[in-house]
Amino acid sequence: MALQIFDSKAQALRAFAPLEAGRVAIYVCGPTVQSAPHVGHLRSAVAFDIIKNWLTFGHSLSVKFVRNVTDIDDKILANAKDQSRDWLELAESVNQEFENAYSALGIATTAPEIQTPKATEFIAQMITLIELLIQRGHAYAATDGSANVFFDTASWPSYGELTNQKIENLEGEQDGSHGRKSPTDFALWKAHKSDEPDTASWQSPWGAGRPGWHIECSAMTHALLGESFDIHGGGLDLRFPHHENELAQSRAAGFDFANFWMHNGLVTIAGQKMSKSLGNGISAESLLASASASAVRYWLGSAHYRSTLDYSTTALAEAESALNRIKNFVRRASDVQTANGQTSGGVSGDRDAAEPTYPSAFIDAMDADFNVPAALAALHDAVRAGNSSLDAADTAAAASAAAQVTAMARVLGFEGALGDAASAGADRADEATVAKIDALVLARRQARADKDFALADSIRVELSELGVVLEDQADKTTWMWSN
RNA sequence: GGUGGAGUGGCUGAGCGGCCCAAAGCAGCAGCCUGCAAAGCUGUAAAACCACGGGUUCAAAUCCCGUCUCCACCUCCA
Repeated sequence: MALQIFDSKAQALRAFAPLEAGRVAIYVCGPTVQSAPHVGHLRSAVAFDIIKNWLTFGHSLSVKFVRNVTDIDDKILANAKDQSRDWLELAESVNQEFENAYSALGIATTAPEIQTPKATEFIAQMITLIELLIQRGHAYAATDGSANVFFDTASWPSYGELTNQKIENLEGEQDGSHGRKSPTDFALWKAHKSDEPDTASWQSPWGAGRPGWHIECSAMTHALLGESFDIHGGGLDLRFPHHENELAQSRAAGFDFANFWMHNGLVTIAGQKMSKSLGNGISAESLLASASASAVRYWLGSAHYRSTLDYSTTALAEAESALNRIKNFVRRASDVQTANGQTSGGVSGDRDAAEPTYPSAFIDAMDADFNVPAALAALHDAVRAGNSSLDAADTAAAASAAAQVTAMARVLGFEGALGDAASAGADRADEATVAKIDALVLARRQARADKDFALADSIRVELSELGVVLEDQADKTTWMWSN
């Protein structure tokens, strides 16, 4: 089955074919680094990370992935002013928080195929693009003599094509014209304001100022991916006006622009969108403090990327339990292999081994517009089958199931958690503690052999207080950390 | 007012004309395992009249019409 992707411009599923055979170029709108990352940012980043993984691993495409960082914007300047900080320093520090959150979740930010350009690095390209738009009759310098430059929506008949809006139904900018000809015209270049720092101002043919929000993406896609590229992604809330305006600008400049548009659904809390005004936002920091990173990743994938995802502590706990089931299987399979004298690396994915095979149900699910919940079902099916194989002492079948599970987990991005599980408890504590635990486990084993169950139970309690959980098996006892 | 999305078991959440008397997970139940637990595993077991009312069809959770409820966007937003 071929890969189908829901193109939100066409509002339909379309068969995906790269513009250039074997390669795929993706541009995703990243954050405006104005304040700390929240769960919504993470959802978007994880969704597109999984998409990237499937194109890479599942379709063997060479992926070029760009996720921009908006580091100059009204909010950044306003927040910096409120906090009496330098805006560049604020942007840099918030960006660092984003990168920390991304790396905690296993979202690559530095891999060779990934680029994370900043808006301020592309001012020159934006100016060139604005000049081109003026030349082509789709943009104009402000009518009030300021350095503002606007996109002329009236000059672009297909304006509104992305979100199916008729221009007469749009309200447009109501807070004064600033030299606009029409309320729906949007800023390409914003004149420098006297109360804004000089460092937030660049010279341009129209006077000192800074870029409007939308132009950066048009300029960066052009500079990094060319006049046309395969997929443009971002959060659903960016469809209008941001993506609509990007599309208008880029097309009006003569570029084909994105072949597919993909929008991820928003995260709600108790059914409501999280927002600063409601004060119900969940920061990345508190999210990652409340559950393991891999559980967060599992949870973020537990609803289809286009569906609304509702946050709750129960949902995270469920994700943790579900993930544990997967981890336990991989660990059991690994234990059996190790016991059989095989290399323990065999189960958890030998990189030199042949390309992993995915169950057909997993492939079908991922090819159906990246249906991760259905893909997780396929993964759990493999876990159940693998467990049955272990119970039946069919180690070959179990190893094969474990390899498949690991391969699927790699696509979904929580493969790391499986490795941890396979290596039991080490590296969470110093060697002395581990040695002590091992000694206690052995002592309890001896006590049980001696039928001194009172002693055995007291040792179990002692270990429990150290945060250690025991698992008695027929011929041995293994231990792991209790969470 | 305009544009789009959603309502599926106790919970999360797929499915979007026949393979659906509806996947998977969580919770629960039963069994296995165990000195007892915990953890783990298994399940020919149990649990959903797929918001409501009509209609189309040989066949509807899935298509059409109407109704109700909820959410998002309409120039700050992932």
